[in-house]
Amino acid sequence: MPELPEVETIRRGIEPHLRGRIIRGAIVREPRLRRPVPDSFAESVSGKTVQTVGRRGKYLLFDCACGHILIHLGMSGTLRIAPAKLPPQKHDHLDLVFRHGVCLRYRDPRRFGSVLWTQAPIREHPLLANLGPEPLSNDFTGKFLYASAKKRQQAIKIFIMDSRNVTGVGNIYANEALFLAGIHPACPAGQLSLQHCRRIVKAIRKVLRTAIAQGGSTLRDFTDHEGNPGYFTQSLQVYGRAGEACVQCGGKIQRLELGQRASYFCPVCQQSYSLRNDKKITSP
DNA sequence: AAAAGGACCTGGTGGC
DNA sequence: TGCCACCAGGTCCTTT
Repeated sequence: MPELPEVETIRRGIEPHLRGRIIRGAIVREPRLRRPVPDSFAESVSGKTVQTVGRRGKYLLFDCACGHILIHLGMSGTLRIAPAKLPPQKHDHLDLVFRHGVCLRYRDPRRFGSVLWTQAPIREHPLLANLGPEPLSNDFTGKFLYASAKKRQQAIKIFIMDSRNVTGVGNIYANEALFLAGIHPACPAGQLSLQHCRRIVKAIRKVLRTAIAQGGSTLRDFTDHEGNPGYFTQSLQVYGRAGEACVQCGGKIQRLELGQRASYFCPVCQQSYSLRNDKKITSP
């Protein structure tokens, strides 16, 4: 499940292969992704030079000077650098074919991703315009989180997973960050103190940085551009560990459903909010 | 305005 | 063994 660290891992992997390279064309085998790949896609990108491969949240942005290719990997998407002649496999929905004989191959069994071309100023693109700050940028501070969470009743975990508040934090890292911060995932966002918010921001940044350093997390199908899994999976402290022992206190990790997503937490280490006491907030 | 819920999709898994 | 229901996940859209 590509979240920010997985997307960044892929970005770092593919950029050296593609920077300055000219796109010969594109082969669209299956246009029915989350949003359809437009008929004009191949024509739009052919002849363009990839200047840089950037990232905004979980979107990859191929800057081609006169426009951008925008790729989202959804939940099961991967990108590989492959010889253009290598026969495609099932779910290899799209190839960007380069003049130097390699292709960038997009595979996405669940077809939740997107591949688009846009000539609009990239920040104004409808999919990017409303994204919150990058969690690893200086814009994402405890103060910022505190201000935006004010008066919000929404559970903090749902709040930080909403890309309008901060971009790139998915289910795995939201769980891990809140554990690290010692904050209960169901705590209403508006009830957190500035200090709580500072802890959460710090934790999000630490979790993401560590995960990037380990090449992301592989639960089922994530691999980098060469097909290698990520190793952060081994560092997961709560995600997917319901019933197992907390690494800090030995207590039992619990599972809770929030916003139709599985949440995992240690009821001892994450006491900022107690479902029984309703609104108990302990100071940090 | 904010929150909740549905839709999209397929592979893997667990139950019978 | 086969069949089936169900779950996982990120985003966007609609409804409340």
